[in-house]
Amino acid sequence: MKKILLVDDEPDIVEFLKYNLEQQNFEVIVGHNGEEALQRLDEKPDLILLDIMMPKLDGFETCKRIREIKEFENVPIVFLTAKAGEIDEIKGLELGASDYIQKPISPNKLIARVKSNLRKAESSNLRKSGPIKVKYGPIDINKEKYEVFIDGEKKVFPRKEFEVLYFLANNPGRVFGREILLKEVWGADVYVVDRTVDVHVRKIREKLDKHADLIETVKGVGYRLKSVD
Amino acid sequence: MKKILLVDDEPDIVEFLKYNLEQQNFEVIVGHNGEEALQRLDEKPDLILLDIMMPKLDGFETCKRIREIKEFENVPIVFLTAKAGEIDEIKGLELGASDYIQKPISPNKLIARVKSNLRKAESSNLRKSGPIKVKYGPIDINKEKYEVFIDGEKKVFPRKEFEVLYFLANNPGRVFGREILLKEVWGADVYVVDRTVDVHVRKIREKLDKHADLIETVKGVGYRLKSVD
DNA sequence: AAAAATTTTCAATAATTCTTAAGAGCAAGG
DNA sequence: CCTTGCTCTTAAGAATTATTGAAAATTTTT
Repeated sequence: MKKILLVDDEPDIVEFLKYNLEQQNFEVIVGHNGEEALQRLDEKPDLILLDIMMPKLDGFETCKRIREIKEFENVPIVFLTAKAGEIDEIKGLELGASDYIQKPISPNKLIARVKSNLRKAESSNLRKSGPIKVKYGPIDINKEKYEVFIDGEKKVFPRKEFEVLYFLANNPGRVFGREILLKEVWGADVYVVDRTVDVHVRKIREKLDKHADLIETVKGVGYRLKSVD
Repeated sequence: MKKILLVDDEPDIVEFLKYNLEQQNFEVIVGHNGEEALQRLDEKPDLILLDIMMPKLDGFETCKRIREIKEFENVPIVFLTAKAGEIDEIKGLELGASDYIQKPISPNKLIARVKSNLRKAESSNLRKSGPIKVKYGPIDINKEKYEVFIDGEKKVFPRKEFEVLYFLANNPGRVFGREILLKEVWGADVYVVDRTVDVHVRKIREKLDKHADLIETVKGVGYRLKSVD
């Protein structure tokens, strides 16, 4: 369930938006001005809806401050604008806004925008960089095409298996504990049992076929891609 | 890993920027003036950070010369400016600058700008209005006439279906997430549910008939046009 | 203004992938 | 030769993701 930080000083609007978001199963936390918004940040919202005209700290300034925090660099910030002129201002000032919705806000539009921005953020988080092509011994990986060749033969690797192999191939010879692999491949906020890694490694080994021993087990420590031949 | 050409004559600044970029896993090559910058081009940087005030060849002139080289006409060039006045000059001179960062430079801003410009460049490389005729296996596409032939037989493709297929055919083998397809085909400011893509893919598959499997599903990732064997 | 075509959404179902848990296997140490 | 501590293997069922059919909404054409 995604968490949304809603920041606006008008109680009616807050109520209205909150209700509609909750209908869609979003968790909503509220701030009534910029300062409160910054405080609510430690609840780690996945998206921020930010009004512009607010007492204490206006939307522009709040947005800028949020963007300065490393953790929130990529959290989508969607502005709620009352006047058309504000839109130009958003575009002009490069303060890292992701989108803006013009008031009056219809529930449909709100939900569509929120979901779209969440998806966008998610897909850009996935695309965490790395080389497009990796070659390691008999293994050829093409991340762009999501393809793996073993001895020139194409094999199907489902997502997790692909990513584990891709990660290992990018750091050959180095040992990674299960915890580390989970964090790197699954993400820091995913909680699965560490033995899950074993299962994926097994499946990868199956596909590596006669090269199964390329993935070495280091007892008590983790896995690694065998050092070069 | 992306390569960045950093051009500035002040050693302290170079050191500072280089360190911060390398922290983010960028490969950094350095030039201390315009002439050196031009020499370093054969290492094919993905982005260029260019100071304006430099001995031998200033930033403006360097930028102009870089843009004259066909290979580098789309590589992002980001100016590092000391004085506000220079910003107007950048805008005025139309020398193909992509962006500018005003000194003093904070690491966060630096990284944010660099990444954003790299992303922009990447997506515009995709978009580059493709060829008029595309042939892929049994599929023949003529963009000018908006016609599609499957096994030489003409089929009617409504606009969205046409554009999805056209986009995929221009990047065969490569996997595209729904979000990317939406952005590339629908446009960044269109808000439709991501499952809409599925429906269009289905219709395209229907028309591909016995070649339906040319569009492959990569679960959890997206769609791709099957690689040719 | 009606009809047709296209695009989008929704919900049910299908397919695949991921995770868990439990027992087997295996090497090292006592 | 048994115990201990880890890894490997399996297979079931959870969870996620894709496909499908149908209908609503939108746009275009007649």
